[in-house]
This record gives sequence, C-alpha cells and structure tokens, in this order.
Amino acid sequence: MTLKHNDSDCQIGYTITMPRSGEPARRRLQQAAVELFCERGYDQTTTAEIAARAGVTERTFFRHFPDKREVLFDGQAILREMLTVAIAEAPVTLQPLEVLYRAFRSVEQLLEDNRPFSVPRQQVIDRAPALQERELAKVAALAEALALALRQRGVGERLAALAAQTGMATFRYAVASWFADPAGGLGTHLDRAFDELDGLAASSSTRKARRRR
Amino acid sequence: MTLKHNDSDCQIGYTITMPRSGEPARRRLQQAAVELFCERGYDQTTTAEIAARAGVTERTFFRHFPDKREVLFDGQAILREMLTVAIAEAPVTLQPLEVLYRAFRSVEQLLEDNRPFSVPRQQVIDRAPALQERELAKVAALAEALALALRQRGVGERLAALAAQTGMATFRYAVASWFADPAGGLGTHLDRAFDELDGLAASSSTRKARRRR
DNA sequence: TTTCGTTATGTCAGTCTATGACTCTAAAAC
DNA sequence: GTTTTAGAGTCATAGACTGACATAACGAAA
Repeated sequence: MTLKHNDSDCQIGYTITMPRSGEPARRRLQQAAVELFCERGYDQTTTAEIAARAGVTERTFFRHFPDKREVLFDGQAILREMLTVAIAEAPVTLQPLEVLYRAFRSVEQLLEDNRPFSVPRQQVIDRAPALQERELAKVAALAEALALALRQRGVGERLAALAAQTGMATFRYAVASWFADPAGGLGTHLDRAFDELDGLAASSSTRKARRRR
Repeated sequence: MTLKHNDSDCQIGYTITMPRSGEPARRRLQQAAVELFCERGYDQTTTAEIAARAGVTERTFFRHFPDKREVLFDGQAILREMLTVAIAEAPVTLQPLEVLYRAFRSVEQLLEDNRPFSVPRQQVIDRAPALQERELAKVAALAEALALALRQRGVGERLAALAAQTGMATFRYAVASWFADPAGGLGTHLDRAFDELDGLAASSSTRKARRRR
C-alpha cells in the first residue's frame, strides 16, 4: 500500500477528470509479463510472479486482465479501428480484396513502429500453445470485423466473410515473413503475398468447368 | 527394457499386449461431457461432474484427455487422414484449389454420417468462447496438414500455405451453412462456397494493374 | 480545509483445473 | 499357475481465477 507512484504524470498528462487512472499499473503488469515470459517461458511464469514484479497483488492483475493470456493481447483495438476505417473510406469502385490490400497498407507504419515490441512478443507466443490459441481467436475476431466493414460497403453477406478470411490469411502470411526478414519493409512482403494470392486465383479459372462433371 | 515385440517380420500383427482397453471409459466420458455441456453449458460443468456421470474419478478424466476442452475434439484425426490421402492421390494436373475441393468432397459421406453428433456439439462450442478457441486451433492445425500435403505434390512452399488457408476457410464456410440448412447435402453448400470463391478470385483480376501505382 | 463520492487496490477465503506420486486391480502374456 | 502391464483409484498440491469486503488515493465540492 505504501506504493507512491513516483512515475505519475510521465509523458502524457491525461487531463480529464478521473480519480486514479490505474493505467500505470496496467502498463507495469504488461511490461513485467513480457519480461518474465521471455526469461522463463509462459508456462513457467505464475500470475503471482508477474504481479510481484509489477509491484501489485495477484488480484490486481486479474482486475486489469480477464486471464493470464490476455496481458499479451492489447493492441488489437487500434489495429481493428484503423483497418475498418480504411475499408469504409476506400473508393466504392474497388473489389473486396483490393479494399483489404489497401487497408493493410494503411497500417504499415503502425506495425513498423511497433516492431521492436511485436517481434519478441511473437517469439513468446510461438513457444506457448496456449498463447497461439488466443492469437488465433483474436485473428478470427479481427477477420469478423473486416467482414462487417465490407458488408457495410455493400459486399454480399457470404462473399464478405470469404474475402475477409482470405485477406486475413494473406496479411498474416505477409506479417510472418516480414517478422523473419524486415528487408524492404512490410509493404514488400504484402505485395508479394497478394501477388501469390493472385496466382492462386488465376489458377482456378479452369476449375469451374471441370467441376461441373 | 524388456520390450519383446515378436520381432519377426511384423507389419500387421503388431499388437504388443493390450490389457483392458480403456476405450469404454473414454467413450462414456465423452458422452457424459456432451450431455452435461448441453444441459448446463460448458462453464457450469466441472470435470468432477463429468467423471462422476461416467462412473470414474476426476483423475481418470485427465488421463484420457489432456484438458477439459479436449473431450469434445477427437474426430480430427480421421478427417485429417482422409483429406491428406485425397490430396496425395489427386491427379497431378489439378490446381491447388481444385485438389482441395475434391478432397473436401471425398469426406462428404463421413460428415453426413456424423451429423447427428456434430450439430449438438457445434451448438455447445458456439456458446463457449473457450471451446471456440480450441476449435480455431484445431482448424489451424488441419490447414497446416493440408498445406504439407500440397507441398508434397510439388506446390510451392508459400502458395501451399495460402491455398490451404483459403480452401480451409471456404470449407468451414460451407460446413457452417450446411449445419444451418441440411437441404441438398454438404455437396451443394461446398459447390456454392467454391463458386463464391471463384467470384472473389475473378474480381481480383483488375487489381494487379491498379496496385502497381 | 474538510468532506464526500469515486475508483484502484489490498486482503482473504474459496472453487476449479491440472499434475505428480503412489497403490490397487484385472486382464493379457508367459 | 506366474508375471507383466496398463487402466483406474487415492491423496496431496500448485496454479488460475472469483466473490466479498475493507482500505487507500484522488478529484471535486462544501
């Protein structure tokens, strides 16, 4: 209890009237979690240890995050917001996948800026199956948001879902290869991934006739 | 140490001892789990209750299933096997998505037979976020298996991953609409889903030129 | 300043999932 | 028969969460 946050009013003084924001503790918890997960791995780290390093109690951890995994998944909101806005604002003449391609390009800078944090985070996730499950859930939710945004542009119900899934898979693919090799920036990897998707689409042109007996 | 396989040319007669099958208990646990999940929901059911209804101890539950969720996910192995075989045996001239389409058609009967069990199971999953996460993980693993099977046909590394993801999304989409409306069988829904995917692909033809500045 | 309402946090007791270590038992193999 | 072996029971415990209540910090109003 004798915890006087000496680090209050650090950079951004959110001036809105709000008694005790709780944000500093939240950030300390996230920081402590990433550190400990990197040092010992996800399974070998207890929530009590995370809380201790952050200078709070275990109960406080669960007030800020609904479960142990969630402490690593917090940036999705901004990403979703930017993508849906980009989709909504895209020229009406564009086809679904083109809309998505442009939306992904529009968050390029955001991801580039976050790279120093994202890469170690991804390493942690890649080593813990429980975290991979959560990530897949987040990706699915994001794809659902993209589909919704597409529908609001007039894209058909079912086509929107398919396009969102396909676009999302392509995006994830590009991000993964950009994580492994930052050369050329995310844009280069996005272009290559969507080019390959084009190839996949083109190769299916002969399929329809063949399928119909 | 004293592992005496009857070492002579054994391929099929591989059965090294098998005291007490353990299969009945396993099935009772699965049955009890589905029932209880339907009655009270996943979160409101404890592993102890499942075990009690199956007539075994809670400890035995965790000997058969690594965690509480896994009791609902057990049929994936057969499905994966059938799909990978179908992919491996498809004519070499076919394009990736056509290969996947045919593979999915080849498991149609299996899914139709399992429908009485699959539909209530899916209802349970749809109501429990924790189960949805696990399902997404299973789907991702299956997609990875499909990609591997495609690569062994000579499909490029990256293209295989993209095709598997896209095909899997389309398949899931078809299954979901077949769950909702069994009319015409799964085949009809598969055809429609892949037709829509074709539409998505066709609409991207103008994209490449536009993207290049 | 004091008081008051709001909010973050602490404290504590408890439930549930999951696992390790051990024993017991029945069926299979000899 | 005897031995082997794996399924199942028992006990103890760690760790992830949760509800209930008390307390401390802070902003705002008196």
